[in-house]
Formats: sequence, structure tokens, C-alpha cells
Amino acid sequence: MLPRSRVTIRDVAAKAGVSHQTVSRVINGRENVTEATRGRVEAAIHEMGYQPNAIARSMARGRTFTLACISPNLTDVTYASIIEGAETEARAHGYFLLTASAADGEMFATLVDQMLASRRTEGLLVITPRISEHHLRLPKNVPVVFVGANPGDEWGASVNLDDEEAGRMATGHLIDLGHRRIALITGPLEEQSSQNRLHGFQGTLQAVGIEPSPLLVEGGDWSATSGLQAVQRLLSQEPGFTAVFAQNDRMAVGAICALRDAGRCVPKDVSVIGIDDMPLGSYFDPPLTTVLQDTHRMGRQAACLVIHAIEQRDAPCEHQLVEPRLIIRKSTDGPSPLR
Amino acid sequence: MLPRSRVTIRDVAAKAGVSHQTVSRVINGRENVTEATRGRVEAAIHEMGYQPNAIARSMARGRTFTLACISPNLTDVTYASIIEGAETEARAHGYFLLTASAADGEMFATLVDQMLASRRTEGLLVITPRISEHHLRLPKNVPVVFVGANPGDEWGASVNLDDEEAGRMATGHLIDLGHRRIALITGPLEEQSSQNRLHGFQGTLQAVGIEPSPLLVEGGDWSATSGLQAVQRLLSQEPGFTAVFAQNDRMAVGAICALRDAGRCVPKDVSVIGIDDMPLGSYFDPPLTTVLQDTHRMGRQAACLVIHAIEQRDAPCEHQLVEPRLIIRKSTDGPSPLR
DNA sequence: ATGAAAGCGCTAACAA
DNA sequence: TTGTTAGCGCTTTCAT
Repeated sequence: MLPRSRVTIRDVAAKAGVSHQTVSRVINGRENVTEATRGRVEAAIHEMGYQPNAIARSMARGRTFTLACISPNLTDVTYASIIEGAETEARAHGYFLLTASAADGEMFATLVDQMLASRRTEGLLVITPRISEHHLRLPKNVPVVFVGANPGDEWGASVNLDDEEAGRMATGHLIDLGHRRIALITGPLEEQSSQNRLHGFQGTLQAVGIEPSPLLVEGGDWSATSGLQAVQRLLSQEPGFTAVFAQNDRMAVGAICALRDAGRCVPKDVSVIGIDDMPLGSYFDPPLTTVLQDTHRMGRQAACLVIHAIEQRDAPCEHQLVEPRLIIRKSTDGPSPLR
Repeated sequence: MLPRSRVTIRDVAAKAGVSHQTVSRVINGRENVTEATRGRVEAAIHEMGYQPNAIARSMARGRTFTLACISPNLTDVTYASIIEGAETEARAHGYFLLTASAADGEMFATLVDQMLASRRTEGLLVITPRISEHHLRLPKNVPVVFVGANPGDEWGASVNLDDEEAGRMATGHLIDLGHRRIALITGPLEEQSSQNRLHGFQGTLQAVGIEPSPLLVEGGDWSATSGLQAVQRLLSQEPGFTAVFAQNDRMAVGAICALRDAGRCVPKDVSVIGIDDMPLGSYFDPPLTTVLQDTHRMGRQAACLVIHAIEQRDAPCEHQLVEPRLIIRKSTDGPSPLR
């Protein structure tokens, strides 16, 4: 057992010649304390180097002012940026963020137990691209917000990119440049965002009278390597495409590598567009055209939602969509007239 | 004020027909409880869905099993990976991690107050490339470990890359390839790691009889843009170099861009090496040769050190160095015989 | 093996 | 305005 805190409210009270309750009033900034006593108490606090014990406060008030945030990992910049946004917003509201990564559902369940059920935290942010059964076995009395997937009304609020619009935006950009044969590299189709981006893609093609070909759609797992492999498959089965829409930037970068390896020049022979606007995207060769996903903002909004739900117990379960934005760099251009 | 926890230890006790103390013994796995009573208590716990209240426990035990981690930001993948490593290790030891970003010294001081002085956390990880006065005004009675800089023995333990060795490794690789005129792009020279990497660079050159030229050294701020600009300056003042050692990968990528813009081919005309082994480093053009900094491991070691210090109050103040490792890809090659 | 009593450091309700 | 009295939910003595 570790040593306990040095100075308590009572020590200060004794020194200042008041009751401990008066000290409590002073440190809580209550109005009903004479200027004189307040001065004496503050002096004593200063002299003794008193610092309120947060745990005792939590105990007495029944509040911890702490949020939990569980993410598949902390290093993926998409997640890291959501977390950073959430932490910033949380702190602006006087909350702390207890962060953890959960590799699998089991880990997730354990964390929820230790963080939520034990009342260490007052709310939960779940960052996940995919809702699993574990996510739906959460304590009912604690506000939860999902980022990256939408579990539906009865399970919790959510914040997501408007994925369908992002899909339309990327596809529309390629069509505007004159492309007709556009290949798509999706994320895992079990994930809502992949599906929604796919729908945006298909809808946009059909709107201009292009029938989407299944031979021009390949799936990846969001990694650069998977994007590379997807392009190799596309090249072997239907090499006539003049543009590639990868559902995220990492796969787009992999796609560019595969095209270069195959002797196709980007953007002269093939245009490539991604989604995310990841760091250093403008330092690849060629600089990557992409659709921005404002993850920092998503994190802030998510934190805002949980805090709102904590403070007004009646808060409705909102599902917010964040707008994408097209960022044109050099990896897209009109189709070569030679082809 | 929020509703309090539903079931307490006493409710369970009543249901099981024992004293609350017996329940406490059961949930703490104490030996001195009859199998019979234990069974009754466990049944009651299960039926009522009882979950121990972590705050009350912290209160009674004087322990929170929580560490604080303060970093300049959470998105820089170097930091994020340290944090992830720390969190993993912390959890393996039964600790949580309260994460926050501190843009400046003032924010840092506030966070320390709220997290440490209030006894919300039992130890602190400080991720920072540079020690400032704020870092040395920490509470004396709480273990602190620095990652990314070394404050010296009396201020706290530290975990760092062996920066000097990393500098030697990168420089040695270029020399082994046959380069003699090697340019260096440093990080900010107020930071220890920049200085140490610089020393490794200079020492290695001198060891093979090359006198380091000040005209071949430029400073950046770790950003890709600063690497790009540094190369532009180098090119204008002393264009005869055949290799560039950038003290991190981002600046190396910027350097490659600048060289390409200037019509110099990497690695044919100029070789480029960085430090970090950042994600996607192998997807740039050309794939980046670099010196690996094992940030995940650094985070784990740092967490290990704090926890050790918490559990044995006498723990010495260690300064650990993590070994770098050379990763050869395509951005380095022998100098062109034509030059 | 079990229970009773005390207290962790603070806030909240009530008195004075 | 100030002080007194009770807890918050648990762990830790110390009895029994």
C-alpha cells in the first residue's frame, strides 16, 4: 500500500482555524464565505501545498469526469486523430480520456468491464470499423458513441464520414475528368463504410449511364499491400481501365506502386484517387488526389455527444455525418487520348 | 448529480445473509472463507449483477492503478506508437492509461496538476523531444519516465533511441556504399536527439578521415517540408553531395521530393537515408532506406519503468537506450561513377 | 471463519 | 456565514 496524500482538507481547516467544510466551500468556489475567512483558508492552502484529492471527490460526488475510449489500435492515424480530437474536446469540457486498444472482441469486453461497469468512467467512445456482437452487450445506463460504424438507434449514437457522398465525390471527380472505365478497390465488404462508399460509386456511374462492371471491382483490407494486389488482379482480368478509385489512401498508394511496376504511368495512363487525406499524401509520387475525412472533427463531435448525454440524461441518440471534401493533387488527370 | 451505482457490497451481503466484509473477502479472493459461504455470496453477486465500484476501492486502498501519459500530440505516429506500447504494457500489469496532449508548457503544467497532484494517477510518462523548465517542476513523490529526451538523473528515468548509434549507422551505411560527400539534415539543434545523431554522423566521418563540412549541414524541424527546403539550400550552397542523411523519415521524404524537382534522381544521382521506419516508408518512390526506431518497444519499456518505480519505491532512476536497426531499401546506392 | 468498527478525503444536508 | 453530522462504497484492523 502506497503512502497517502499528505495534506487533507482537515489539516488546512485546523491551520486556518475553521471547519473542514469551510475549506471545502473555498476550494469549490462557493459564494457564502466571508472574504476574510476565504483569505485565511487560501493562505493555509498555499502554505501547506494542499491539493484536493480527485478520488475522494469522485467518491463523494459520484462522478469521475472521465471518459473511456476504446479503439482497435492507437497508431493508425485515422484512429489516432479521432482520439486526439476527442481528448481535446473532452478536456475543454473538464473531462479526461482513458484510452485503450482492443485487438479483439474479448479484449473489448474485458475493457468495458474494467472501465465502465466499475464506474471508473462516465461514458464510452468506441472506435471501430465494424459492429460486432460484443459492441451490443454494453451496459445500458452509460452513454456510448460509435465512431466509424453505426450500430442503429437502440445501441448508441454515432459519428461517421458521409461515406456515400465521399464515394460520389471521388467517382464524380474521375467522371468529370472524362473517365468511363473506372476500377474500384473496396475495403472489407462487411464494413458499412465500404458498402456506403461502394453505393456512392455505383450510383454516380449509373447516373451518367455507365453500367458498373463486376470485373472492375476488387476488395482489399485497407492496407497498401492489399491495394497493390487488387490492382494486379484488375490488370490481369480487365486491363482496360483508365482510373482507379481506392476506398482509402493506403490502398491508393499500393495501387500506384502496382501500376508503376506494370509500366503504367500515373496519372498519364491511369488516374488514382483515394479517401482520407493521410499525412504525407502530397509527398508521394505523384502527390495523391483524395477525399478528406476530417477525423479530428469526428473525434470532437463524438466526445461532445457523450458529454451531452452524460449531462442531460435524456439526450437523444444522434447519428451524425461529417462532410467529405475533395482534394485535387496530381494523381488524377484526364484519360490519355492515345488509349 | 448522477445516479449512484445500483448494487453495493451491502446489498449482496444482505441477500447472502452475511456481513459486507465477507463479501469483500470473496471479491478479493481471500482464502479464509468457507466454500459454502463463498458459494452463497457468489450466487448473490451473480443474481444481483454486482460489480465492484473502482472509485470506492481506490479510495479505500489509496491506489488508482492508473498512469498518466502526456505527449505533444497523439497523431504523430512516433508518439502514437510509444503510447500504444505503453498502454499495452500498462494493461498487462493491471494499470490504465490516462492520455492527454499538451501543446505547450502551460498546458503541461495544468495537466500535471489535474492528473498527478490530485492523485488521480500513480505515475507519469512524459513524451517530449525537448526538456523545458515545466518538465522539471514535477511533484517529487510520483515516478516519472521521459521518452524522447533525457532530463538527467535527479529528474526522472528515461527511455530513448540510441541516437548516436543511429547516426553512426546511417552514416556508416552511406560510407560503405562509397559516398564521401554526405549532406546532413538535422532536427532542431536544441533537441538532444538531433545533437546525438549529429555526433554520430561527425564521429563516423572523422573515423574514415572525412572532415565534416558545415556547408553540408542544414537544419529542419522534422517536417517533410523542412526537409525539402533544407535540400534546396544545400543544392544552392554546395551542390556536390552524393548522399543525404536526414535525421528522420519525414524530412528524408521531403528531401527526395526536392531532389526530384531539381532533376536529381534518387538513388542514381543522390542517395537518401532517414531514421524511424515510418509506416508506408516502402511505398514511396524509391522505397526509403532508413534506421528503425522501435517506438512500440520504447513505450513498453517506459511503462515498465514507471510501474516498477511505483511498486518498489526504491527503484533507481534508469536511463535506457534502445538499439536502432538499419533497414536497407532502394533510396540508397553507390555513388554514380559519372559524377 | 466471520463480524463489528473505523476510516479513506471529500461533499451534501441540515443546524446554528 | 459557519459548523456539525452523515454518508459515498469499499478495505483494514481488531474482536469474536
